[in-house]
Amino acid sequence: MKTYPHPQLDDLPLAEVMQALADPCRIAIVRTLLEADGRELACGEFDLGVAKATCSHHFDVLRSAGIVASRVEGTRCMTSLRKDEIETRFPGLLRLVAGEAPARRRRR
Amino acid sequence: MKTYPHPQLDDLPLAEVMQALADPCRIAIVRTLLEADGRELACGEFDLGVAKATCSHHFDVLRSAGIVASRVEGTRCMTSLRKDEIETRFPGLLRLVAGEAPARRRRR
DNA sequence: GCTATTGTTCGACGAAGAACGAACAAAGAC
DNA sequence: GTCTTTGTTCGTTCTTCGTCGAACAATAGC
Repeated sequence: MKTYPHPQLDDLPLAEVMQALADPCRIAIVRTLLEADGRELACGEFDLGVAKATCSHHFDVLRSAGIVASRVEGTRCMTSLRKDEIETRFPGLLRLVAGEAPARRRRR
Repeated sequence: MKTYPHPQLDDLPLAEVMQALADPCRIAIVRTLLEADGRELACGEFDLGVAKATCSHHFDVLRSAGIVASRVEGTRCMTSLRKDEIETRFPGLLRLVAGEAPARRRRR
């Protein structure tokens, strides 16, 4: 059965984590996981509006940056937030992601 | 005399700030400014190991992301951290940048 | 066995980004 | 005035990134 690699957070450079969170799609994933409050979610449960392959890519980036953890369960890929580890290595980071001002006019 | 545009932090999307900090060179700039503790620094005072043009580009990115402010003084460009504003809009962000774990301990 | 479901991997594409040298601009120093 | 200093702008090159469709793999259910 397939497993995913998950890096240790200790050696992880800040720049890589920032890079991982520098995309609206991936921020949305982390927010959804924060709202899930510890529960695992399957990839399909995120409503991202992108193709499957793209979705898979974003989860890969988040995993490589140590932000989420995934495991296979049946035909699904259950993903959870590495909340405590992130809080230890990058205190305040998740609050930052959670706490953005509510949706207002967005420009690009 | 030339001036630089500086965005308001209120409307600034988190992704843009993350993107701006997703580069080792720019993280180094912010760290240097944090150590300068409020003092303005000229571009040339940062030792980044890149060409002038590249340096100018990085400052531009940080300005556009609302992280630093610059003004011209004589032939130099004095840059400072928008510390309080950042702390209000993105609480904890600067601590995150400042607080990365020091260079890895060697173990025998 | 066969089919449906769920993700992954591959290859491609265009857009964005980092880097550089060269030319330029503005102010100081002389 | 000329020269120096400091940084910006332009044009180019190369790399990385986000996106997609198509093909594939693994499991579940029949």
